[in-house]
Amino acid sequence: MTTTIGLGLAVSTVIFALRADATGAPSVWLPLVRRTRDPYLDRWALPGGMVRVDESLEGAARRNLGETTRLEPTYLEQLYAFGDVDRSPDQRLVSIVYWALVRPDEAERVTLGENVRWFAADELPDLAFDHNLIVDYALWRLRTKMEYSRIAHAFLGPRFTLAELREVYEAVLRKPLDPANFRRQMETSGVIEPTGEVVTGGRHRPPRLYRYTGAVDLVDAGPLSRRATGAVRPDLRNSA
Amino acid sequence: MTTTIGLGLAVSTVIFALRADATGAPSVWLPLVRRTRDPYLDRWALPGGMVRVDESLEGAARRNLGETTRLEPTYLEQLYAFGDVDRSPDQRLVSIVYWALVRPDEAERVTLGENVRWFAADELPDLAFDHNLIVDYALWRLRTKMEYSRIAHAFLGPRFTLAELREVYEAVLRKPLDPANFRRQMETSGVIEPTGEVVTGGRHRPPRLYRYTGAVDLVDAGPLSRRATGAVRPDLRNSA
DNA sequence: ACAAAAGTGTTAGAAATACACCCATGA
DNA sequence: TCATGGGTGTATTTCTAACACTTTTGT
Repeated sequence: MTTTIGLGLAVSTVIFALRADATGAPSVWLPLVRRTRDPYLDRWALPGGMVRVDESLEGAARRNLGETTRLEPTYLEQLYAFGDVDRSPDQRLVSIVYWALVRPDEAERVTLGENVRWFAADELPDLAFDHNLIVDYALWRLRTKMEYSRIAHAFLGPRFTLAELREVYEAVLRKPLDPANFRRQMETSGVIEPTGEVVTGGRHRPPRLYRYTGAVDLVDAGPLSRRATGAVRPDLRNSA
Repeated sequence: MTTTIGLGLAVSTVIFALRADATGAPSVWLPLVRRTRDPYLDRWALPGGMVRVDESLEGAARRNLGETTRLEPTYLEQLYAFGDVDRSPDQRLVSIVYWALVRPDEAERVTLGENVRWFAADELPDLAFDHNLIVDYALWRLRTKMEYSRIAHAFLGPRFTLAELREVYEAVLRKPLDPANFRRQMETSGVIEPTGEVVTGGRHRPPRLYRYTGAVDLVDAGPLSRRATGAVRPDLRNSA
């Protein structure tokens, strides 16, 4: 009755990780996969695939992520549904796009090869479909959300120095931040607390290690976090 | 090949308008439609319908809006894609949900009757599917976005007094705002300008009429806003 | 004149910003 | 000792909230 024939429903994911660029400074990178069939044969594209009837949208995103890149992101959130009639030359294709953040150590798990490669987010080639547009939008979301939420910690492990946390912000926002003011903003926000440990070995005063408190004050948690399924919203997943 | 059988793709829209509540004060209302078939026969639900193969997602939302309520909203933005496996007891149903704002005079165009009715946003009955959750999320988005964007103008006509604009904010945010400070915030933001006209007839000093300057786009068209024009996104305009 | 809402002025406190300067370590 | 980044102190500016006060109309 409501069966939709000729209309494909897919998911794709924009995966962000911080890696060193040519100058050695950390910047935003993402893995892309080379298409092995038409349309856009041999063009680079976002990892993704069709949604199966028995899996949720986020589930489909996670499955495709694992199958193509072996990644299990610490942060995964829906970005937007793209459904223009002409966005695929082949058939009508609606894509639910997610965006993900992974830690550097996770990023190393990506199976590199002829068909999977990392690209600097601001030096992308011409991608398949409308994927350049999608990445631009995801980058805008990443940078916007970095300013008012605490997603930065999705790029880090459970313990980190304030310098490491600040470098995440600086890499994503592409501007230097005052270490003194950054420290105070983080301390007064109450989202981090010192573990009591310090890191020795540097040729300078040993920095303290911090952890996230989980005292969630996420302004944008929204009703989705209280979903009946018990599924925690990606935003909150790391807060425990 | 990629044909999806048994997976329905629908659009629904949460339509917000300001109407007087029991006390006469303006508050947020939305129109719902009564379902005329299973599942959820006779339950109230968001207006919506299936996406046709030859129409965009937003186009499908606008078409369904017109067919069920005769509304042509001034503001329409994608909210979220809901796709849990069990959200419809019938078949697998993925819904792309939009949210819309309409002016009071537009709201009057809604064809009321046995199967279409306005409800106060905070006094909803048990709705069909997961529509209570969806409305909660849309309300959260409305209130959040009211604080940092200029969507309030979508509830008003081309000319308005500062008191009218303030009442929109107060109705949505459900808290009183200082008229003096509100005036200054609006004036310094540069998004409104006086028309030179005043409104006479009140038993008090005639208020000036203002218009929106157009310095910032009303609709957040998502990634599409910079596709053709290369325009800066509204939210980023003040950060440079 | 009075009530009511429009509109202006002023001040206190909070928050962001800039930057001087001390601290603790490795070499 | 010096270089290096970690960390603290503090003055300046900017933003926000609170509220006293003046203006202009209708009755």
